[in-house]
Amino acid sequence: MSSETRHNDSQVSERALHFLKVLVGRYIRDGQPVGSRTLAKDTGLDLSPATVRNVMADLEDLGLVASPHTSAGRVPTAAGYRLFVDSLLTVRPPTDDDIASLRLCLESRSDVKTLIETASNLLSGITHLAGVVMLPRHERNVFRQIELLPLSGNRVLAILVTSEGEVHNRIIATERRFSPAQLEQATNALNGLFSGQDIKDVRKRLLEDLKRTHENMDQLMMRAMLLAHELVESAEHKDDCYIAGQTNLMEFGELASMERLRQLFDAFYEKRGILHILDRCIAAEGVQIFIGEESGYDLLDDCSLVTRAYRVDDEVVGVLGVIGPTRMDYERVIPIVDVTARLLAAALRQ
Amino acid sequence: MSSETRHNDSQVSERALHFLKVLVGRYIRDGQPVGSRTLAKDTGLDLSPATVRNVMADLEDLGLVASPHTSAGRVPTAAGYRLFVDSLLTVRPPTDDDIASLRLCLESRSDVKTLIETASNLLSGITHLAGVVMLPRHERNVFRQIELLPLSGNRVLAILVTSEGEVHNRIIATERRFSPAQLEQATNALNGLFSGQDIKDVRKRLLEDLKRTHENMDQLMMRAMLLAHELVESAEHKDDCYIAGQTNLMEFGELASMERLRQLFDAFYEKRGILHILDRCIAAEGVQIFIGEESGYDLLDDCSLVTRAYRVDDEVVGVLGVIGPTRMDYERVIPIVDVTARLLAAALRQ
DNA sequence: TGTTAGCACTCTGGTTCGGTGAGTGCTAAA
DNA sequence: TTTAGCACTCACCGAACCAGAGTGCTAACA
Repeated sequence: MSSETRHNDSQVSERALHFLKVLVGRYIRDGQPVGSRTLAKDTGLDLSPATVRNVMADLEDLGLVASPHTSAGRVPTAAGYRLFVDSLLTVRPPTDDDIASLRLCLESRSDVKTLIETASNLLSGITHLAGVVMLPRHERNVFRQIELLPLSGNRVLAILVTSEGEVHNRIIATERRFSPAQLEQATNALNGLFSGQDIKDVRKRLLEDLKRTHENMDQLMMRAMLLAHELVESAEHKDDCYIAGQTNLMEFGELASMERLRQLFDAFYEKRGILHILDRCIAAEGVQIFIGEESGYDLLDDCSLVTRAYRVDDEVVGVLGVIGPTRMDYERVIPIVDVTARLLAAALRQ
Repeated sequence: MSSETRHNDSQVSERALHFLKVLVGRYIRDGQPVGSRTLAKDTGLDLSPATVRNVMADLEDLGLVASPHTSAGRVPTAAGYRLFVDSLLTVRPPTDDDIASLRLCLESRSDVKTLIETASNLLSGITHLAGVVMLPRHERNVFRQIELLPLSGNRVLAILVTSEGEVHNRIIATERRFSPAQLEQATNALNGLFSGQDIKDVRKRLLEDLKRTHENMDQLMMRAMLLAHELVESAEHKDDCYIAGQTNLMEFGELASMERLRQLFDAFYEKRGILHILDRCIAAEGVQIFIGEESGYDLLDDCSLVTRAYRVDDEVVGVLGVIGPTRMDYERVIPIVDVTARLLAAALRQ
């Protein structure tokens, strides 16, 4: 890594890096290509525009900046942002107001769903970007109790409660009708067998049992186990996330074409692609940043993601973050995502 | 009402009405003001543009059409659409394909939530507008069983199951810790008291009991009843709806300004306003149409709603429909909304 | 050798201008 | 009552144009 830095140093002078930093900051601020004159003023060093132009030419050769057309200023490229984010930026801690509202909204002991929604709304509200929070996923999730209740028709309502107080339920149509007594019997059997065990193990055992004792099990028990299996599956990968403030992205000129917005909103609606990216962050420590195409999701090509995993006692994990244009205020957004993740984790912990 | 019709007849000639119908149809088709020449051709009657112009002047005086500027054609006003919808349109039944996909997707016996989502997606997919489905609301909703489970900390998980197989659950922090045995006792007591009763009655009785026997009830029972009350409340007004295909509205030129879209999408996000409109349709028979400002919701001023209540055995009711620009293809959309409501009801009934 | 001034050049964005086409209202004739 | 004719009005389009911002290059300078 130090060789990497040296490599950079040899290619890009200290001064050029400083220019890049100022340029990125400026471009993030007002969204327009930055010309040599403006930059010359902004750097603080007393240099002429011509000198700046020379430096810019170098940076352009390195692929760190580009100009939209001949006589516009320069804008950072994805690589430029990357360098900026990796080694140039000086984060700006959230204002007291921001911290205060985060604390206030996330302190109260609400249920998980509300907390998730609040966090997402806070993220989008404070950053003026789109906020996204993935539902917490239990690493160790314990089967607590199952309940099978008869409904009208040949339908059965199955309810599964895990140790963390999550409730999963599903209605399933069975081939034949079971009496309440039969269902109660099955319920008791299942609870006796699995209560207190890890969900993953339960699933495994259910599958094995189903295969092995295929014939010599009475039909009810068989059916009940299938039911249980379905439920346990749904409890395991509860793939969902909550996105807020999509419309904030309409403010940004670079995304403001109808087609582009449509793609973007469709991506938000069909959350899978985004979930997939978030999934990759779940194991990472600290704030993760995907700039432009780095996310690997073409619909987010001119967007950046700033994410952070949150963890509760190493048992529950999730990811949250924001989505915005590549031109986002990283120095401000990063610490906000960071602290939101911490506070959400704390709120979930209690 | 017949006087209303006569009134109309006396003011607007049969021919003028026909012109209006053709004009509306044409404008709906390609979204541009219709001129006298085009209209003259389209009506079928062999008339000159000049004649048409005279008629249009009459229609304009009546406030049924307007021209965006001096030398554009005419477009229907809200009143024009209203007249069209009330007495001019000839509905076009859905294509076999549409019916087929509706049948296919709504036939399968899935759970309620999936059905709702499917219906909404179908509506938006087929009409190319935004689809909206309100969650079914049980008119008669019977308390079936409640379950109170201890969690870590002083928290209790309360689960309420209604006769229809709906599961409501909530985690509540209590002041002091209750043992599993205590909770089980409370559970049994509550179930004994309320099982099989209508939710509304349960709520009433809970409130009364809480007030009356305020002192001489042990703290646990008191707390449990409060819990139950909260749950029952949430079971009662489960105000939510599912909206799909918002982005379809971006295709329509008349809504395609950034501000306008932003308002619209924010309205979709913050569903309350829309729910409020849907609520008003819940008692109505058949398809209901709100044109432009008729909805009373300013954010939907240049939009129309086509809705229809669906009913299951007079016990469950909900509303579904589509939202689109006032310039929507009513003749096609109305029967689609109609049949979707019927099919959804049928799917929920089983 | 790095920096600067000067200059020619390029490209965008806004403005102006005239022409065209679609459409209107009005009047007078059929 | 309908129609033809006519003058008029706009929106839209493309051309021309200018101003402004910014560049690259070259040559001079410290």
